[in-house]
Parts: sequence; structure tokens; C-alpha cells
Amino acid sequence: MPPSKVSRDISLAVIRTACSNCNLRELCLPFGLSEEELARLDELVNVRKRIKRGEHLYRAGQAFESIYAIRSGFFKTDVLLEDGRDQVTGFQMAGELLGLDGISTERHACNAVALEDSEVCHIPFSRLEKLSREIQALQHHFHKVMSREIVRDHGVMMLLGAMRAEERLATFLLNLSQRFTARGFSHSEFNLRMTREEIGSYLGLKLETVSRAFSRFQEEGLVAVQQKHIRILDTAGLKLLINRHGYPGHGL
Amino acid sequence: MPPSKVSRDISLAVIRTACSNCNLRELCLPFGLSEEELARLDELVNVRKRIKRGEHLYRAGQAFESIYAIRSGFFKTDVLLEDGRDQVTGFQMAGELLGLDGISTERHACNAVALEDSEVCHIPFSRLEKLSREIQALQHHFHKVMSREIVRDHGVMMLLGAMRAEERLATFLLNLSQRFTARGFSHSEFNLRMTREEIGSYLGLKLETVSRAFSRFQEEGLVAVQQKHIRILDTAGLKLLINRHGYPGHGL
DNA sequence: CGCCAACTTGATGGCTGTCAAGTCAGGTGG
DNA sequence: CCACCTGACTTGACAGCCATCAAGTTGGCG
Repeated sequence: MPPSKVSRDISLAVIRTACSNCNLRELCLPFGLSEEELARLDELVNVRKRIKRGEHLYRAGQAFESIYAIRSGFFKTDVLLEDGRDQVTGFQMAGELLGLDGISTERHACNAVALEDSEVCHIPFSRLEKLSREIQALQHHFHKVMSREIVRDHGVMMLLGAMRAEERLATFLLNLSQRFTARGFSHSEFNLRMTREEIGSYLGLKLETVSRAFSRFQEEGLVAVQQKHIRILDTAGLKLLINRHGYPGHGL
Repeated sequence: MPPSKVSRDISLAVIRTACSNCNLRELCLPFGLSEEELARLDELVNVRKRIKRGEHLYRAGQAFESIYAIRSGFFKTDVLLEDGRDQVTGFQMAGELLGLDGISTERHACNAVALEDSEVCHIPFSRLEKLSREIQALQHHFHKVMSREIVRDHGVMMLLGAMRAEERLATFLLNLSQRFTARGFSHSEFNLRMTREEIGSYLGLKLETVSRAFSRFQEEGLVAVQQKHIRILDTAGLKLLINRHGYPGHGL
């Protein structure tokens, strides 16, 4: 595992930017704001940071001050148990927010690590709260984003608590596909940014089990797997696979 | 499973109430508000509903309009898969909020069921948003509550993804104990409101596994179990049990 | 008193974890 | 440009934890 050396401060090239020009407007905080409101958000979200692959955006325990919007790149978040076990709690891509977990205790509750060279917008939280007291649409949208995170987490609980290995992986692939689609990329072909071990941690499986499930999907013609490159060949087949184990005598 | 007959409207005895007199002030939304601010919250949260054991407070798919603060009683929330599998996503007790999942899509994303006769305070969400634009402390506290839910969910993911059956149950019991303590009840002795099957669903286990784990805890003198009555005899022992399976060669 | 849901306990099996060996791909240095 | 090296991945054999199936017990309630 890489982070053996003491982590220096993140190499942050600070750049001016503007939500009003961002092509992720529709996915991110600016959603639904008027021109004038957008301009006010711009004043707040005006600093971008570059995070290189493998570096931490923040670590569990650090004081919380800001949330981050992913401008480009790919992240994972994870939590650690005292004895060294860890659990990946999510993978985040462009347009999604990082750091919401820190509001609760004013300290970050998880680690956020870039899985590829990335850029994030820096959003001081107290200023966001101030602005969302003034702009109703911003307030409401922010609440929706937090709520969506809660709903997403419940979906992961379902996945971890009630699904078998292949169902979990199928759900994961379909979810990735859908999120890539929403960003204008191919829904059927993409590169995984994370290792089998990270996928396994997220899905509550060991890396060998993830690997075997991929192989089986390939045998059955559901996907074409070549290392990190994935082509989804049979979306319907993957969906079908997920709902086959509910009632006894439902096919298997 | 009971809900076979068509669910009539919840029998709701509507009662006037006031946050300013509520003995759950310190746990609930009013936390940190001044006298005057409290009075304004009172205007909003002025209706109480009674929900009888087994009844739904809301169902997945219903239009979202309000969140609910539990005044007394005990609830579970769960999500359903199309094929009939379900996953309990949480157990909620007095002072906790229900319905945050509905903000995202304006429809409830899960079911909320009373596990004993309960009372909830009804909080129209649009009015809460309005008030929290005007009262900074309320806004901030509400954000903290949502964030806390996210952090809690990540803890459950850790539990489901990285722990074994007995660790999960121990974690669950310690969590209940801590929450009862915060409400002024005994930390070592309480009654479970949920069945073994519901505990199992929450923990990603079958009811038989939950039962066996209880028996084993009893054999080892960690807890005294008599049906739904639980006495925790060795808190330290339960905690110890949780961190024994991390690194290889860590005791087991 | 009897019924039924909830719970406990035992026997068995299967999914996934563990351990191990081997393959592949990408990057580095000669 | 190629050999080497390393991390990531695949595949196989085996084992263990938990699910499944089944029978019996308990406790609450009408």
C-alpha cells in the first residue's frame, strides 16, 4: 500500500474558476440557480485544487472547514477500524460533492483519496451556509444532495446486507454505467479507476471473489473484461441477474 | 408478515404540543436555540401524531412533505427490492428524525414502521427550510443531523462489509446501549423492540444466526438474554470482541 | 387452556474467504 | 529496444462461516 511515507501537504495549484462557466453546472451545486444567484455562488467557489493520484484530499480526524465539488477526476472515500480493517464507503466522480460527513462533528469522518489526477472546487462551508440562507434554490438543492447521499447509502446497505457476490458486482457496474452516462460518456464502455481490492472493499467481498465474478460475467457474455477496461454487452442480463434470488423457487 | 390487508389511513390523534416544553430538546431539532427562536420553532412543529405498533408512518413512494421527530416510541425503516427481499436500514428512537430520505426525490425512499405505540411531531419541510433560512442555529443543527445520518450509514457499511456475525451483533448492542444512555435509561439493561428477524435484516444475517450469537454471548457471560430482555454484563468484553479479527495473527 | 408467532437448537450444505501459484501489463533502467 | 521488476489480476484447491432446513420450545394473548 502506497501511503507509507509521511504525507506532505497536498500539492495544490490554486486556480481561479467559476461555476457560471462550468460544464458540470447541471450536476453540481449550481443546479437551478438564476444568473444572478450563480454570480453570487461564484464569489464563494473560486478556488480550485489539483490532487494527484494517490493523494488524500482530506483524512479522517482532520478539522472540517470545507466541502469539495469534483471538477474532474475520481475519488474513493473509506473508513478505518482500529484494527486495520477498512471499508470503502463510496466512489465519487465529476460533479459530486465530498466532505459532507464532516459537518456532523466538525471533523472529517473518513478519508478521501484521488484515484486519478483530479481537480476539486473548494467550498468553505460556513460561507455556503450563509449563502444558502439567502438563496432558497441553493438551500433546497443542497438539502437534496445530502438526502440523495443518505438514499444512496441505504442502497449500499441493501447491497451489502441482502445480495450475493454476483448481484453486488452487477449492481455496481450498472450504477457506474448510469453515472458515466449522466456525464456524457458511453454507458457501455469505460475504464475502472479502482483496483479489484477497492471494489471488493466497497462490495464487502475479497478481491478474488470480485475477480471470479468478472470472469463468470465474461463467460456468460454479459460483459467483456480486460483488466480495468469494461464493456457492458448485456445490460438487461445484468439487471435480470439481480432479481433472481428473492423468493424461494424463483429460478434458482 | 402482517401488512397483507390494505392499509387504512393512520389513526392520527392530532394534539398540540411545544418544543419549548419537550424533554427531548437537547437531542432533537431545538438543540442550541434561544428562547425566542424556540418559540418560532413551536409555531411550526405544533402537531403530534400517534402511530400504533405495526402501523406505517410513511411508505416508500409516497409524496414527501414533512419530516418527523420521534416524541416517544420506536421505529424501523426498511427498503424493499422488487423480488421481495428487504433490508432494515435503521432503528429510530425518541429525539431522532424520520423522513430525511424523502427530500432527495420528493418521495419517500423507504418505509417507516412503528415497532411500538409511538408519537411523532410533524414538521412540514418547506416551513422548516424557511425557518432555517432565518435562524442560523437551526440551519446549522439541521445540517449536522443530516450529516450525522450519513456518518451513521457509513458505520453500518463497515459493519456489513467488514465484520463477522458476532462482531455485528456486539456493535449493535453497544450502539443501542449508548443511545438508551443518552436518553437517561439504563445502559446495561433494556428491552429490544424488534424481532430477531429484524435485527438480522439490519445486520445482514439470518434470524438463526442472530439467535446463535445471542446464545454464545450468554455462554461467555457477556450478556444475559431472556427473549427480548437484554442485560449487558461485560461491556468491555463486547468491545474487545469487535477488534479481534483485523490483522492476521491478531488472536484468532 | 390452546394457539401462534417468536425464538432456540441441531444437522447439513454452499457461498465466499483463505492460501497459494501463476499470468499479465506497465514502467524503469541498462 | 529489451529485460526485468513489481503491482495487479486470475485461477485452483480447500476450509470455514453462515444459510438453509427442520424440529422442538417458549411466551403472550384471546
